[in-house]
Amino acid sequence: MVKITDVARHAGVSPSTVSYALSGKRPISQETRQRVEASIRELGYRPHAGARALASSRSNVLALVIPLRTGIHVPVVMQFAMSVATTARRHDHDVLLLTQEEGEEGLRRVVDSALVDAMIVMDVQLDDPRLPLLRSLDRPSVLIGFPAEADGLTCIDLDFKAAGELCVERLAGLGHRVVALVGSPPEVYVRRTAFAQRVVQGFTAAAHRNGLISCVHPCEPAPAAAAAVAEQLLREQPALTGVVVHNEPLLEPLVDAFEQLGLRVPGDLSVTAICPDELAESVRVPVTSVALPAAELGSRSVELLMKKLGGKTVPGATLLAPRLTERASTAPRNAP
Amino acid sequence: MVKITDVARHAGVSPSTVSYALSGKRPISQETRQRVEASIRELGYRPHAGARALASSRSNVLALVIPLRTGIHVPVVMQFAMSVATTARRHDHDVLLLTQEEGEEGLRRVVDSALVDAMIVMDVQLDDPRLPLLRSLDRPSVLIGFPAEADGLTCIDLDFKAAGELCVERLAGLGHRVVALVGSPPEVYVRRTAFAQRVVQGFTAAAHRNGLISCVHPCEPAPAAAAAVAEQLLREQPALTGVVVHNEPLLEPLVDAFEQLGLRVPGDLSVTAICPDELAESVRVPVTSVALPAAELGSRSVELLMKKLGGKTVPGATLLAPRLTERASTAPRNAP
DNA sequence: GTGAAAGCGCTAACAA
DNA sequence: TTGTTAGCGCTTTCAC
Repeated sequence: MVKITDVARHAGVSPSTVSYALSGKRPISQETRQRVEASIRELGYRPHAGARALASSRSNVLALVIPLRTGIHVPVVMQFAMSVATTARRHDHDVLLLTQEEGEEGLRRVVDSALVDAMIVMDVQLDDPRLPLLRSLDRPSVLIGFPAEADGLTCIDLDFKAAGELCVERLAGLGHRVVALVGSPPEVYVRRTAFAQRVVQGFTAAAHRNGLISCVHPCEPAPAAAAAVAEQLLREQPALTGVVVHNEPLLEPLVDAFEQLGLRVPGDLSVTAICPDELAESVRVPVTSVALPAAELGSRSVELLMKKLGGKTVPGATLLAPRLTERASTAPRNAP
Repeated sequence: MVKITDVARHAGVSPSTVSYALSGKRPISQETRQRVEASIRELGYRPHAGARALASSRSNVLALVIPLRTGIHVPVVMQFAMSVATTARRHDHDVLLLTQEEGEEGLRRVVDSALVDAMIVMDVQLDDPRLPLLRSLDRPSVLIGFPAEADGLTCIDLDFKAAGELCVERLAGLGHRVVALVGSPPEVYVRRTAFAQRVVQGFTAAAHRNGLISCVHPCEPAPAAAAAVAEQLLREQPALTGVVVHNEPLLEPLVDAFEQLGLRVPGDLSVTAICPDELAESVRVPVTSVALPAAELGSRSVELLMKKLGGKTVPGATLLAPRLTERASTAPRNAP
């Protein structure tokens, strides 16, 4: 194994100079730096991660806590993880995979053993049991999602309120006057996460602002429920021409259900959704949607963490602006 | 931070005794061990990972190289990764996430810097560029999939040949006499991975053994191709009553296509597939299938790696026996 | 701008 | 069965 003393000898400098040349923590003359760099390359030197961590109390590793719960859209998690890994590498860090299952104990373990410098926690719940721990730990963390009480924490997520608004604005802009939100399952609104309520707020506010008639239907995520919801919606609001879907498993069956009730999408009914792009694209009638920006969430999380590790302060809350992609499921309202 | 000397003082023993009590690498008297354990608990001691790695040249971290390529079924990768992480923890190891993108350089980096002790490489190609490196590295690795030349490597995968056979045996057992394999896209057979060919071998051998009439159709993965294939199959083999599908994106559209050609599944046509269970279950007519045992592959990989790290020798090739799950898409052949 | 040297916290000889 | 101690390879004061 090549070590720093080997490089130092080869370059005719002291080990500390090699170290400083690598870290840039003190000025090195142009000439010395080049000799050192040449020696490093020539000898194929790679600093020993453990030794470095021991001496510097920095491991250059981030923990990423990944959810296992059902109801999570797997490709989104994957995309997020990949983005975190890629971005971390750009900042000279690696990523340690932690399962949700390991819980608070797992977080404490990797922090106390100095395995990681910081952590990213996905799938944060309203009353997440890990919150007190994360607050008390002396290592920085970033949460994906917003708990009920976010004081002293750094959180990031899609701006779901703005996403709900954006969907409605788009429908209103196309001339639709009666719109409905098919939302997440009822239990989501009660416990767990806040994003579902935020969508409702945005949807309702924007409908109001635009003078639309609107209604909200929380809905079980079972595809079987789709036909019932579609039928109920049309019964209650025969003039309905715009629908916002915030319920992944329901999207495809719902579009089918409307068509089977004799409504063309987008001819008679325009549909927008808040869901992963790939889902929106995979429906038979590709759906105009606000994307869940998994990759951006990933890279932004890492960047927040890097700032915190660098001693900078960062905003406690970061909301990503929604981005709507036009697809085949929306059209101007038919002339009456 | 609590360190080993703190624990030693508190327990009235030497640091080495604490270390040995933790590692079990030399006998400790019952009484001493209990005092040490009590002190550890009381002080909340956690060994410093870096210090440990430095002194023992073992990081207790495994690298997991995850593919990014399209055409990979994401939930399977995720399931595999989770299984690796969970199993690794049972062996007191952690998992470092590496993207395919990092390539050989990434593998070399984490090994040379002693960040990881061993690695698991997913999505291995027939002529994978990483093979020479993996062979030359002095750290053990396990590959998921079989390259063309596996000498000196440890590989594990589903036994795709047996999977092909199993599907045919099942159809034959139900009385079907004319069967077809709808396989992976042509290019898969040419380059990349070996599993597609293995399925064909198993399929053909079993058909032969059972005296069945059989044919093989490699097929583009585009759903649009489904109708064409279905139509062609029925034209060439009007007596066809059994189909094996080894092509994830085609499964659902193919079943649809057959039904639109007037064939009931399983009334007129029995369908089996080799694909992730969740895909098989999600089709309108749930499909009898041989599962891709992602979780088992994950845990078995880790166990192989642990054996290798322990100095034991392991088989170069491990083939997991296929497991067929009966679902709604298969039935006895209609009386003629 | 550079060097010398004292640790970082742990493991594993070696010694008893 | 237990203790003493010399490193593991690096970073970072302190000194020049």
